Amino acid sequence: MECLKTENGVKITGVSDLDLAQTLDCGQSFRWVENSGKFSGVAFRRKVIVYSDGENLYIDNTTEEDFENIWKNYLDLELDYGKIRGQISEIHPILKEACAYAPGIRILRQEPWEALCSFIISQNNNIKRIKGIIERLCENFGEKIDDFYAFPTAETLASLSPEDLSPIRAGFRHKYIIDGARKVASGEVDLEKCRNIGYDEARAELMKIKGVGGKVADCALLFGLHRIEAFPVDVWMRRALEKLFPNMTENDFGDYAGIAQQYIFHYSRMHPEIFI
DNA sequence: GCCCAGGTATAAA
DNA sequence: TTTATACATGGG
Repeated sequence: MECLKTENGVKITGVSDLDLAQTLDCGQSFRWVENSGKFSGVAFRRKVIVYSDGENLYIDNTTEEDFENIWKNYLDLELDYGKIRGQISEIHPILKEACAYAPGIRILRQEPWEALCSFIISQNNNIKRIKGIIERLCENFGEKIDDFYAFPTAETLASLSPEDLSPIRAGFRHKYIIDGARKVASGEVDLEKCRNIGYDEARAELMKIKGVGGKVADCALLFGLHRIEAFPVDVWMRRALEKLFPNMTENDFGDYAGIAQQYIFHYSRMHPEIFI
């Protein structure tokens, strides 16, 4: 992998196992917008445009320094997904199919609070509306930077009340967002600590927040803290597992369970007929 | 109108 | 411990 400077940003050579649509538009992040093959999005208080020519990866509106410090990590470019896919494929023949179906999925390393807050909003909700709510959340309460808005900090939201969030139209989730913001801002819930401690302990830490159950905690840990042993299971996923892997438990998916889960999720979503 | 959406809190059995 | 229902909102 090599990073070269271009007119607008950087060009990255030697990137494999990355498909931008599969990664940026698969329900793990909600701030990317596709426009004729190019994805624009905001993360870490920066707005960039990401695209590929099939050979190289391009990131516009950025610098070599930011690539090294932020985007290389955000896109998880230093993890060998080809190797991991090989391992996951060995576990079960259907996992091999699932890996082959969307081999370009990567687990983004998003900011912990953004991931947690986003998945609080995601509960009993659909992706289109989740994106709208998050957009309004950023426009109303995020810091304005140039022509875009950063994701609002926990500290900012902690000073608000649930009623103050009415412009974002997230309904009953307002009180959950505020409770999460207050507990994160005060340190009562320590997100950074959740990177290192035992998985069950980290899960319990997040579940101190009202509106955070096992599923939201798993998603926050997987997408915000890169705990790739996380295995988020929703109703759809439960059905997929029962149908596709009747004799397996979540523990049988190995150290890269979270990555395996994403392959299964994408595969089962795109092929609903496999449940019939 | 009715149903559902990458769930969770709450009450009741 | 397990099961049922409400929850806000908006698209299909």
